[in-house]
Amino acid sequence: MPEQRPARRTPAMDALSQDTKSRILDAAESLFMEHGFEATSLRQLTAAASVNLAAVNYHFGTKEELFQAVLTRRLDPMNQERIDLLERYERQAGTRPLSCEKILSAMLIPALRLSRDERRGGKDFLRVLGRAYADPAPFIRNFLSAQYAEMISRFKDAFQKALPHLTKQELTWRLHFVMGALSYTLAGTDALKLMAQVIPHDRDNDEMLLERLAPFLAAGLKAPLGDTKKLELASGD
Amino acid sequence: MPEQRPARRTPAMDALSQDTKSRILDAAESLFMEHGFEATSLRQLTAAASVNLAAVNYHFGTKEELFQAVLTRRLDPMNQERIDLLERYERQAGTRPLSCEKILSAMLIPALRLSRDERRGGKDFLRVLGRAYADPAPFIRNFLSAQYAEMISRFKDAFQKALPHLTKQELTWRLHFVMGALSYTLAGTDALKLMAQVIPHDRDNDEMLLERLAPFLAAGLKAPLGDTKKLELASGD
DNA sequence: GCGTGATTCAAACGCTCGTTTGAAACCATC
DNA sequence: GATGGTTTCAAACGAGCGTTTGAATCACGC
Repeated sequence: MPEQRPARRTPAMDALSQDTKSRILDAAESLFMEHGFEATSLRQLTAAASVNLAAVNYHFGTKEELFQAVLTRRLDPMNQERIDLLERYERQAGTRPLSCEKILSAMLIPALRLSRDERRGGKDFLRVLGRAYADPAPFIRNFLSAQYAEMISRFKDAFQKALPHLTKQELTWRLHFVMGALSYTLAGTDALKLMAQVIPHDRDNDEMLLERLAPFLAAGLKAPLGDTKKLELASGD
Repeated sequence: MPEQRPARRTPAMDALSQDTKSRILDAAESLFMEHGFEATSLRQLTAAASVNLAAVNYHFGTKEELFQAVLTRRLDPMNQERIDLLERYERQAGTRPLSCEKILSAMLIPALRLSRDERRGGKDFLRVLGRAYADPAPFIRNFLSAQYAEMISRFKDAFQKALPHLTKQELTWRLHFVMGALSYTLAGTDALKLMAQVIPHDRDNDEMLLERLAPFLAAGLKAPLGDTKKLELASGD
């Protein structure tokens, strides 16, 4: 592992050839997106990045640490952006509580900006992230929990103010559903091919997707309590 | 591979020791739930099932076919149950369109029944299923698409009748979000540990979970069109 | 109780995996 | 142009993988 990272200039710092570490991160982002973490081997990854096989272990330690680095590179700035945006909205609102839609915007807009930005990996990263949500590997679960802790806590508070009639527990359930719809949407896998026939998958749709997600989630969050009778489980009529 | 499956009785057909095929399926269901498909090796799987290593290839062909068998065993009956329930509701309603809540019930109740039934694998299977939704492996994606095709088409028609003001495209988006929240909820991973602190994970909560999911999703599906202004993407105020 | 096909078993096959190694190449500094 | 730390490289390591093999075992019809 490198003892330190001297800020010396590489022979070509331009777009043609970034440094080894970035090339590895870019290739990893793309391949983890396409095949998932387990199914991506370091051999195909280093080949795609045009670096030596040993470079991953040298620069990142292990394959798991590489995965965490792939996530951190984009996730930390995005979550910071979310918090900043939320605080800006709160300042603008003064003493009045924010609407659900506004809070959701603070969650979605940074994700949407990221997905538009080719230079920051665009959709690829968000797909990796969406997949990571469903991964059972403990090192992923623990890492995500830690990375999201601050943002989640801020947004939970904001939603609680916007929806004071919901108990803490009820709000937790609903945020759970929100995260589900969001991660599935970001992952863009659509196991059931619901979208494929009706809606082609391109950049414009990715934006419309998040714009349609916000009203859907807002309506769910604001749903009145107990407006549905209990599900009838008896098999008889 | 076995040429045929003679219905001869095994030395012990009782609960103590089912036949080899079932023991493999049960162990696979449990281990795929815990570690995922890729991360589960046939050696730990066959050890957990107390069968010979070669038994999986003998009875199922390959590891992938085993995974499909794990899914089919529970999924086919559950989806048939969903369709039957929907048709019963439709008969009861006569000419009037069904409510969103009713249609959602037809989707959720069979899943809930399965999750309560220890003899049918209970929650374990639903977690495997939820994970499968997010898996990028083509053989899983294609398999799920095929398995769900009929059910999805029926329910899409039903929702379209319940929500005639939604365009086909808009409905597709919203069903996409519904599937997202549902799969994340079934998978029960909760990458962000939202639930852990507030709500212990036990059987009663699994049932409450689906009961809370229905009103949330119904509200989202019924959300009015275009009630939200476009997300403001400009970084400036 | 023998023959037959289904099933189990221990062992091995060939391959790929993540990681390590130690030497070579590189590059700023003296 | 020698020094010393950083990075790259080809090669190998040991382990584990999914799968195959061929013989042993079993259950049953004859």
